Amino acid sequence: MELLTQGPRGTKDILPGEVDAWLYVEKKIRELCERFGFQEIRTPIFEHTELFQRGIGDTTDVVEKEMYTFTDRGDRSITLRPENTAAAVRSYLQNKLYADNSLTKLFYIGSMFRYDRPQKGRYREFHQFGVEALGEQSPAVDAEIIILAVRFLQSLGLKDLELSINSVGDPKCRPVYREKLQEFFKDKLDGLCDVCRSRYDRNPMRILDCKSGECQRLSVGAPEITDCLCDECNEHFEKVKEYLTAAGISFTCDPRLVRGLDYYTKTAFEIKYSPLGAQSAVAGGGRYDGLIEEIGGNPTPAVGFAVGLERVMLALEQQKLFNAEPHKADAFIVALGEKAQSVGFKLLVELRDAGLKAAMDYAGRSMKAQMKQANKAMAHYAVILGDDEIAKNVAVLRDMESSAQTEVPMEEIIKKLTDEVKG
RNA sequence: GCGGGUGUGGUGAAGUGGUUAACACACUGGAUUGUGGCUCCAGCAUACAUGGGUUCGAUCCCCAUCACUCGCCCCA
Repeated sequence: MELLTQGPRGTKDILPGEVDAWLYVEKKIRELCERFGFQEIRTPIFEHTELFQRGIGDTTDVVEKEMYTFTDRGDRSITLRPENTAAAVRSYLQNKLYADNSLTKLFYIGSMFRYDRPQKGRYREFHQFGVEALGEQSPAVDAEIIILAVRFLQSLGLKDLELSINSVGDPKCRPVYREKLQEFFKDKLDGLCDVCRSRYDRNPMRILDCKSGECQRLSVGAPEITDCLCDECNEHFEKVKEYLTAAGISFTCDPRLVRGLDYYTKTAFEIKYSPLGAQSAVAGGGRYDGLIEEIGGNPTPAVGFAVGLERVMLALEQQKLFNAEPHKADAFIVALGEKAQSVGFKLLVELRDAGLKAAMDYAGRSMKAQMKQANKAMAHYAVILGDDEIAKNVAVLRDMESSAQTEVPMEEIIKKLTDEVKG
């Protein structure tokens, strides 16, 4: 394959036939977010590398091996955003958005970049829709955004979604749990798979959702985070569940649900659509009360989530939930001969100025060929211009559906078509 | 980063160690000289991912590269 005619690995063009579906989804997002009181924010595609190192965590996979980082001409280290939370928080602090309200509710839609191995539902440039609610510690906000995520997916008609929630504790109780877990696995280390042995130090909580049968057997009876939560976290988690239940949202508690980014505290949740295969997590998020302070702001509680839009599109496609309306033309101008071409072109512009969807063929082809074009464009009317018509200063208006045609004086065409189409 | 699969014209898809590499769709033109959607006919001239190798000879065999794809890791 030619370098020049092949896009970079892991990128994907969204082609004209696909854009309609994206616009549809984006429209749903904006409508829903407005209803929930979230305002759109657009942050830069790139940020200082340090922001992500600090915000996401130095030891996470995303920061360790998936970032698109480069040095710019001013010798600064720049990174293409791998997610939008850190950037949204940066903007929140930089622009002092906290000054306007005690609770700031933001949403975004945009490209994110991660240097991963591409596969179904995973690209190096991908799109996320996400929300961030900054400044409030109430579990009601956790519930609010979870409900927003669920409603969004439901509004698209998606079925078979599974919502899992968990609490991952906070800096007070999580280290305690971590130690308990390491204690539990200490003498079972030899039986674990290679991957899990490396997880033991890095992220022992990950051992719990290993797919290896042996690891699963060994992890039976392991302490669960929800049994180790401090009072504050426990109460918070209970409240979130109460709110969700009250709202009629069904969910399952998954004590093994862990989020990969360092900044999460307390609530963690994930929405899965299993038919997607390996990349079935459609949405994920949670609370990150420590992040804003980490980045240099005053301690501020916050919650958010992100939805992978490519995965949503895949699900939409699988469930056949989006059917693009064909683009129909109101009028197709069929011009025969040079004179008719220029008269037709003038008419084309005038029709468009009058607000009609008008098209014509410029190749000077046969009438038959132009009629075929008109048909393909699904034109409501064909406006036929030949030497005879030019001479008489008229055009033939043909209804492509009924095949009825009439001769109309040139000066009446625009009005006539406008009336027919709009009326 | 690791492992498996695949790569034929615009698209889908047959096929073979050696003559003109099927077919379908799409596209273009035509079927009494200015009329579409159905049908019929014709055309699409340098299509076998790229680079090596084995062989008298490879699109079919081997290796590498690239791309796509599935899974692992991780994540949306």
